[in-house]
Amino acid sequence: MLSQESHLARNIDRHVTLSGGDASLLAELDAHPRRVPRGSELWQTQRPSDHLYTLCRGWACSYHRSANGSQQILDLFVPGDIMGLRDLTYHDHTSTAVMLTTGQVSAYPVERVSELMRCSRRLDWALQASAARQERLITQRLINVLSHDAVSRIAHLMLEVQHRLQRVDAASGDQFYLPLLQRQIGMLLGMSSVHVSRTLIELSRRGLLERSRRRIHLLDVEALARIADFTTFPYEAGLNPELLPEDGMQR
Amino acid sequence: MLSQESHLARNIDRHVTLSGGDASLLAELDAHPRRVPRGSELWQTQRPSDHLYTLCRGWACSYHRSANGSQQILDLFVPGDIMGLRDLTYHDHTSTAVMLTTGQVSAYPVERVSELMRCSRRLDWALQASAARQERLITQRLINVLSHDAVSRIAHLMLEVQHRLQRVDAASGDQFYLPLLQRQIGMLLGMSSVHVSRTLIELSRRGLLERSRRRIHLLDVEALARIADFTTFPYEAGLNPELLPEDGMQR
DNA sequence: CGTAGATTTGAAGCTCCTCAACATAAGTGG
DNA sequence: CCACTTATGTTGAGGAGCTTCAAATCTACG
Repeated sequence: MLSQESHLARNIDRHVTLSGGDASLLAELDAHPRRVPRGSELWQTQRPSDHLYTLCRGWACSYHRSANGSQQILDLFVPGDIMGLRDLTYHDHTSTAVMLTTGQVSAYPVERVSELMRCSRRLDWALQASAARQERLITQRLINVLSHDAVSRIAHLMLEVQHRLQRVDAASGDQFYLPLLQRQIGMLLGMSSVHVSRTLIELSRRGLLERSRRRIHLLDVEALARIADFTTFPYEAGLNPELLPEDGMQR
Repeated sequence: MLSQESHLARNIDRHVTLSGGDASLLAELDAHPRRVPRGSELWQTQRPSDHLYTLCRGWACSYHRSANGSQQILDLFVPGDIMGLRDLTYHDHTSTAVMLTTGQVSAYPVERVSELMRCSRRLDWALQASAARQERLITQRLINVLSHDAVSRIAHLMLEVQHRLQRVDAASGDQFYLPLLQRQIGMLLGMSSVHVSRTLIELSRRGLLERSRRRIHLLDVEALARIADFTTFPYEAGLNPELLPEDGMQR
């Protein structure tokens, strides 16, 4: 497990240093991934949230469907992400999750999550930290949507994605694969797919990014960061040492 | 403490039934509130998040300041709310919090919060539930902002506020006091204060709400809920029984 | 009572949306 | 492998919604 480190482990590692025992408990979480095809749903609104998922390969997202039929994407999941944390605290899901590409997912029943958290305080803490990080992502997107126009919103999204992919070594420098349709980018940022298209072209025209097929190449990260006000990376920040359980302490 | 129940206790009660011991531990959290004038800051960006706060009286909010000087309000706090939970997981704050009215706040050092959580699993759980509820609020606002126009956004905000105030018995029916300036409503919903003004007038014209001074009177909650797609109240939903610690269990 | 702050109103302009047609890419079965 | 089909992206035109600026009220408060 240490030799061939999973994306999940690499993700958690950024938050909390785990003991060997914790690491092997954690390894359980994505020990038995199964292949899930593009478009298949991981969970659905109003169904009980009885599993925690880890995404080993591929992309997924969670979304909300309004009464009028419009949809808004809430979370974007990349390899190494834990999925379903937001809803786990509650009895029912309030979102639906779907695979954006074919990928590998492992599902973990909530009872065993509960057990896991009882066994290891540090692992409990790691899950909380992961949840907190996802909340910061959402908060950042709210800030982005509240304050920026179309060009800045898209610039911000691209930088966020690059940053998250680099974290699990899934982006090669300034280039990465982005399986999102323009309609889906619109659902993330609250704009029409037509305007997403125009804005992407505008960004190309300005020499800020290039795209061929689904590959994105950020040509001028500096300028993009300026436009998008992407100076801080709050979800990468240090955890509160006061709340961190001592090393090796078990419940 | 049981006879004269605090707003905080009433808030937590909705999530978790606490034992007598837990309740008195909880009572500590807002035992010694101090008076804080309107406009005073509770915490600031990039400062260590070393306290948890409870709002006993008055209104507050947290906001983000962009590089270009624009501001976005992230959380709106009403009496009974716990403040600073979002940032507590991390070492530093990423938002600034300020009193919207003069009020009463009690601050609780993070070391003692940590102690509290170690002492009582149910209280730990209650705090997590409270954090999860605040995350759902933010997520709902993101959905609101992503999908709705000005009229719906404001309708949604009014319903959210009414709902949260009713929860702590601070709203009398369809009427409540709303200390937000129109500029601040704009900062919450991503619109200019001029347009907030026009939209509020439009809502009055349609007979959906009335306002005199800072008092809001919702005239047609049904219609507002339809406009705002405010059918579900996800932050009021039931907690996951699988994760709920058994009664009386201590660490 | 006067002043600073908040709200309202008007006008002009810009961003973004909608609708629709077209172009290109991706997927499918012969 | 190609024609067919379907999905996705691009382009244009017109219009709705919102912003900005500025001036005119209104309100709060020392």
